[in-house]
Amino acid sequence: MDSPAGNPGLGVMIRRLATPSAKRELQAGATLFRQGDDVREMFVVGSGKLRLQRHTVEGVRLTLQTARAGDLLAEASLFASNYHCDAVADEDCSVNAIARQPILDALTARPELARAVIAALCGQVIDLRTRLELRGIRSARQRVWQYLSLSAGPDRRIATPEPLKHMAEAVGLTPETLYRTLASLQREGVISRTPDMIRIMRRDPT
Amino acid sequence: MDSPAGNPGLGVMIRRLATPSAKRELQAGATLFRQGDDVREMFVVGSGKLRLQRHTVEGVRLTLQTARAGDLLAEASLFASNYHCDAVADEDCSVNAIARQPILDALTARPELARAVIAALCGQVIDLRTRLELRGIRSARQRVWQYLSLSAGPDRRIATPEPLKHMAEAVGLTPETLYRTLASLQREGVISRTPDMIRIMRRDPT
DNA sequence: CGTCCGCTTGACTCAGATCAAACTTGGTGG
DNA sequence: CCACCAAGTTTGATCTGAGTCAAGCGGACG
Repeated sequence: MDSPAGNPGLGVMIRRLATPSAKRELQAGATLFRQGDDVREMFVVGSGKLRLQRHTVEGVRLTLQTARAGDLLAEASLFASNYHCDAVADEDCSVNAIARQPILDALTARPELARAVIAALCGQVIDLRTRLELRGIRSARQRVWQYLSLSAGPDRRIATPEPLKHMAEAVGLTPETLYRTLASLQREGVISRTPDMIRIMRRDPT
Repeated sequence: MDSPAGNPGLGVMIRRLATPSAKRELQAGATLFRQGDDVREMFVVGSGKLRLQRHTVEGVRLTLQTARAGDLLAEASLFASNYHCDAVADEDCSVNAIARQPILDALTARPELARAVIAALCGQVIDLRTRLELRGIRSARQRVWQYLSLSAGPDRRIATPEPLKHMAEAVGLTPETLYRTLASLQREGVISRTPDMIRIMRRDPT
């Protein structure tokens, strides 16, 4: 539930608009743009992984989107004058920059492209609403449960290649609380865990 | 920060796609569609006010969007097979229903319409991200402060025509906690209040 | 071999939820 | 004009559960 609703062709279609010179390489941890910067272009990820993030007044980091190869980045800022989040490279990566105007032109000239962008944005809206609902759940147990249910595939498994810390951030809990909550769910047989996998055993967290 | 980024012409443009017979009247409290229903159409609000809402597992109500005259409703579900929230009338209202296919056709046929829809969706994404950040703030005091700052106009005032209860829901606090927090901010001269207006007096909640 | 980082668990604290009671306000109807 | 009711607001008392601080474990990596 993290990257724009996948139209695999979208990135490719848009990348064609990029001038070859617009390719940029980023080292892990580098910043592509910052909240408040003027919006001049948007981006298509060529390889690697970037995060759109903000920090709350309290300093808590909030990841708004993760973009991988083929994904669009900053499309929501197309009509804004300033970026409203930071974009930082999670790994070494390369991105193609595309100036705003060529994109706007292409959107009017090529309906199928516009349609793909609309579909991607719709997916994002739905995703964000889901996350908002998640954050509205007060109880850590219920919240974790809901998160797991949403993340699980039809086989009721969730792969956890990343540190649980990151899941804690996504769920909106401190790592300690997440560890405890998972431990408690496991103790009661609601889930089972291996180092890189969580499996939901019962439908109801009780 | 509640209705789709306002392109005033959008609703009008789209309404022209509606067949006259598609007009529906709703009494306050009536439901237009429910989470899980098949998506067959989207809507343009003619008059009155509707809310898109969900309920968390804990029963807390979450308002995802408020749509007023001229606003689009359910546009994020254009490409989905089921609605993902309930739409209920806040007041008596009338809406125009427009079937999905005519809209999709119009989007490809009329670039300026597609562009307006994209702009509206971008606005929603930005708005939702802002709200997500708000919910990420743990301290009630900071959260209320941020909410007020975001809601205030350039004159640093916030009109509060609706019951504070609703603000509590928007901020994600219980009414009691919101009342107390506002009282405390007021006591310390950070804000001042009249029955239907809040004014920010200092920039820093401390 | 040592250090860093993620993980785990324990103990404590405190802010916000919850329950409860009183008081304002507006509207309705007798 | 007033009795009455409903809904919102306010304040108090109490409780609980998530945050915080702290300590120990283990694996990865230089």
